[in-house]
Amino acid sequence: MVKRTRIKDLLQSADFDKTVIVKGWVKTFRNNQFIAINDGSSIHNIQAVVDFNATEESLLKRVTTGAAVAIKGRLVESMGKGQRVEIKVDQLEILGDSDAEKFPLQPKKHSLEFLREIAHLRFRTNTFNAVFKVRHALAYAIHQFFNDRGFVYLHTPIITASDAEGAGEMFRVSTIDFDHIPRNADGGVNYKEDFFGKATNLTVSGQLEGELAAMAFGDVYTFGPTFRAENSNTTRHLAEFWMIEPEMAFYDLEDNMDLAEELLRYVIRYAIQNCPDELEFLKDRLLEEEKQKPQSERAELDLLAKLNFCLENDFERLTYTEAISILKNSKPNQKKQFKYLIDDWGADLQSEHERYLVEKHFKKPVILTNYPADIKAFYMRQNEPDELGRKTVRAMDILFPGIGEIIGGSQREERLGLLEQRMDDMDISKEELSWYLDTRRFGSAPHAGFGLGFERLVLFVTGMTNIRDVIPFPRTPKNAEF
RNA sequence: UCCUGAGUAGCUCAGCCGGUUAGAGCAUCUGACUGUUAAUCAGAGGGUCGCUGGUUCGAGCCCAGCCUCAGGAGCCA
Repeated sequence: MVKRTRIKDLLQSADFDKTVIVKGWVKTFRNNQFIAINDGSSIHNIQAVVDFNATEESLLKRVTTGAAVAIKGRLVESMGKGQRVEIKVDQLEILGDSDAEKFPLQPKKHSLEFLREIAHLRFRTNTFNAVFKVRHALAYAIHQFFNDRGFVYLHTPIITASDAEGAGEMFRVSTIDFDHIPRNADGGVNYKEDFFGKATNLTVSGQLEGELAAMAFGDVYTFGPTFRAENSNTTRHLAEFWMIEPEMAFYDLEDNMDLAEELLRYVIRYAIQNCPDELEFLKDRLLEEEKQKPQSERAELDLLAKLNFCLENDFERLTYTEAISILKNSKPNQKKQFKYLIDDWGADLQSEHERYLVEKHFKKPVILTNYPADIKAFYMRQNEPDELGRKTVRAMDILFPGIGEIIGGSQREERLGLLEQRMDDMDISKEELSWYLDTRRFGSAPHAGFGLGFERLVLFVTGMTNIRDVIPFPRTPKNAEF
């Protein structure tokens, strides 16, 4: 009895004249005799050669793009030029027909926009085969990285009652019947009637829970879905995305940056080593795409060169204050080419400024630290005011070319009094976050952590340009198909 | 949410100054060929021009509103 062999293994095999079985989907059927078959194990197809004189014509007619087939035959050296091995077909079976007039994927180029509309079928294209293989490799590498370093993988809740995280608009979770909303005496919604007896939402971050666990395990990380109900329509935002959030006791900001940089290098290296065919394909795809653009807008490095560059060069670390001074003296600022001109310390950096620093000035990933306290979250550790009395916090953002912010993190404020003061200033309820403050009440310790946007990482490594193309089923405003 | 652009055949697009029966390439189908590599050659079928309303003798084209998509901005990861 012959068992099915994966195409990936057959393509490397030299077991000529051996009888094999392949099962997969037809990519093209050329010349009435050459079937290109893909089974997902490799980005490459295997060619099966049919003797059309000895095969029922009605059967050959069913060999259409997208059809699932099972083929039994002999592995032989190919007589043609395009491939090393191929299969001489002895038996051809159609497992599942695919009406060529209706199947949307044709043996031709499709736009990414069109493929997004048929996300249930786009897995079958080379591009998405490669993208989601790389996505898998990156996810695996992340777990391996943390596991090797003794981190505990922590599952933080997806449904949360706290809305004080301040990370963005939240999706409400409720079983209330919208046609019969229970009301309070004052006319508001009576959430006591709701499933959890209080208002609940989908999480925007597992960080606060992560901190609780870090105060026991030392080093933990989360890796799960996160939800933001922002009406963001960009190539970098999703309403549902995956985030990695490590949290480490006894780490300061330097340790935090070191870990983040090490993590990024580790997973990029893992992808290069484990997805060579996929990255090669994606590199070529990107070169092809960039041909549409004027020379001046094309990337200086191809995809693989860019990834290797990240492995070989330290990220540029500088403070917000230093960044402001670079930007202030930059050409686009002096020539008033920025939409938002830099004149004073304290303003948040716009994406045009971040892009200038990363893509024009340093030409490498940049870590910005010590942002003004006013523009950052309440839990970030406060620095001593500088000589000018300016208040900063120990925040760090890692900025990548083409992506912008890929990581945001900080050393956390472990001093109870200062933390409470800041919550009061920012009007954040201490009662609601009393459980969080307990970490500072009982054995508080310096600690730090960061959040890595998984899809942004996949964007960077695959060279794709729209975040909707690196998650299988993107959720964005006005779109929750499939 | 704001700014800009787009929506015409299954896909990618063209369609002149508003004028008769709406075009191409690819895909599909039919036939030919048979060691092809997005095969090739010949032929055929395929359209609610995003939706609604308006202007006009006449609208794919002009105007208004809406919907959707894309790029950029904001927000962020």
